[in-house]
Amino acid sequence: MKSTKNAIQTEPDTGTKPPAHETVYQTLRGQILFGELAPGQAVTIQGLTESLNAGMTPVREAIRRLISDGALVFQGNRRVSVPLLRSGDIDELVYARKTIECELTRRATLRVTPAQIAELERIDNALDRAISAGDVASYLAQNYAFHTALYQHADAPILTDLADRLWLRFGPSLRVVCGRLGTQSFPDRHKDILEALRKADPELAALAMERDVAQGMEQVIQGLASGN
Amino acid sequence: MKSTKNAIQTEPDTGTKPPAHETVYQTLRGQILFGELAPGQAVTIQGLTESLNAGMTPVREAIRRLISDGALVFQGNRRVSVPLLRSGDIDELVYARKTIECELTRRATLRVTPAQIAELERIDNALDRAISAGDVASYLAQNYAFHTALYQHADAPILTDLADRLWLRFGPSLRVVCGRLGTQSFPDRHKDILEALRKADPELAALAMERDVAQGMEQVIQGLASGN
DNA sequence: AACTCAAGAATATGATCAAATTATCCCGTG
DNA sequence: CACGGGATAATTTGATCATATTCTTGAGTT
Repeated sequence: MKSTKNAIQTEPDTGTKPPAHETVYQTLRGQILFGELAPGQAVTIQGLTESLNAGMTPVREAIRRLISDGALVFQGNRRVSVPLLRSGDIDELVYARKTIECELTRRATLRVTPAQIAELERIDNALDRAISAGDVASYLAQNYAFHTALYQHADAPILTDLADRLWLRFGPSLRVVCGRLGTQSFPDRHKDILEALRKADPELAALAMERDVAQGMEQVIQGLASGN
Repeated sequence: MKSTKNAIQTEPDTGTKPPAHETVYQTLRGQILFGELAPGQAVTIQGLTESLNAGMTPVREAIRRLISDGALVFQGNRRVSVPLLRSGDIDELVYARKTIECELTRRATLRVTPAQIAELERIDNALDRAISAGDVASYLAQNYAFHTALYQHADAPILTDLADRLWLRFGPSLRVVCGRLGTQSFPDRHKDILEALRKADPELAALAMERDVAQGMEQVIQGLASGN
């Protein structure tokens, strides 16, 4: 099985070393997804070469990919920064997430194995512990891991790629919202998804996913409204 | 170090200066969209530096962006090539195109002005002439121009970005299909879209767009089936 | 058939050039 | 005399190029 784009987390037995620009890309991508880079914050090439101990060319290529992903924006002049969401952007994201991620959920429901469902349950349990502990960073990581793992089973690389793009768009803002509101206001809708997976009911799973997406985006809307 | 006192030359004046990597990106993007680069064809950095008369670094950055766009694929080793579609990919593209582009059509219907509708009619007339003349290159360009111009009026940058990505995926294959089947098998569904725009009926426009998308993708399916 | 070596292409580094933002200073005005 | 605005200089940063290094690949040999 070849990794098409993301996911370098392979076993060290392969012996192949990852290229420098790939590691830089993954590192920056994680920092943006987990909100370590705040929206509106400017990113400089030379600053990244020092903080990541990498050369200039790998950093440049990683930034180009992230701009194409929508995770960074080109500020007219030659400056790049993390974008901040507007209310109109959120409307688009809600529609796109519902259509894309619900379809991924339907497809995954038809293909997922009991062992894979058990793995999803493990991730969801870790997510519950993160919520109870109020660990925002762990909550974001486990929530992303749950959705990503589910979509991997859909066997739909193009739709999965689109979903990854959408997560990169609202990831930084989600981090800001969690920093303001904490994790207690995030009830876990994944239990309904897991139940639908066990029943192998695609439409039920898609409906649960739609509620999960709607709820998550509603949190972002309220958080940004209270922030601005 | 030149110590030129009192030398104020603020008129080197070669006009505006677009960055080289941006120019290379747009050029390559057009070549892929219009099918000048065939699916499966290998793309080398050094070949592009000569054919485009550009440096190595701009070419590298442009290729990174196009890989992130899905317009190019990384062949595992260090080779890059134009991807070829599989039947499973087409299923995903059909779903994504219908949901994304129909929503863009709905939004555009609510915002488009009569002058903009007239511009769309002008593009569609050029498309009709291309079909009558059997001009494949012009047909592809005008068809892309029609959809792009319509989506620009939707005022939805994120959804438009997703749609652009999808077009980059099936653009090369569409060129191959047209080369095999010609343009006579492409009846023009844009007339229904334009009529719905004039009526300012979003659902009617979305329905017409869905038929246009379904018809176009069906052509790709049949063309690829006859080719493989 | 397997191994070795050579050629070519991609990756990565550093240096150099150009542009923009920032800071500073001078001049004008209230 | 103090304050503000505008222009200029300086620093910082991005863009590009030339070059060295590494990896893949293919041919040739044992």
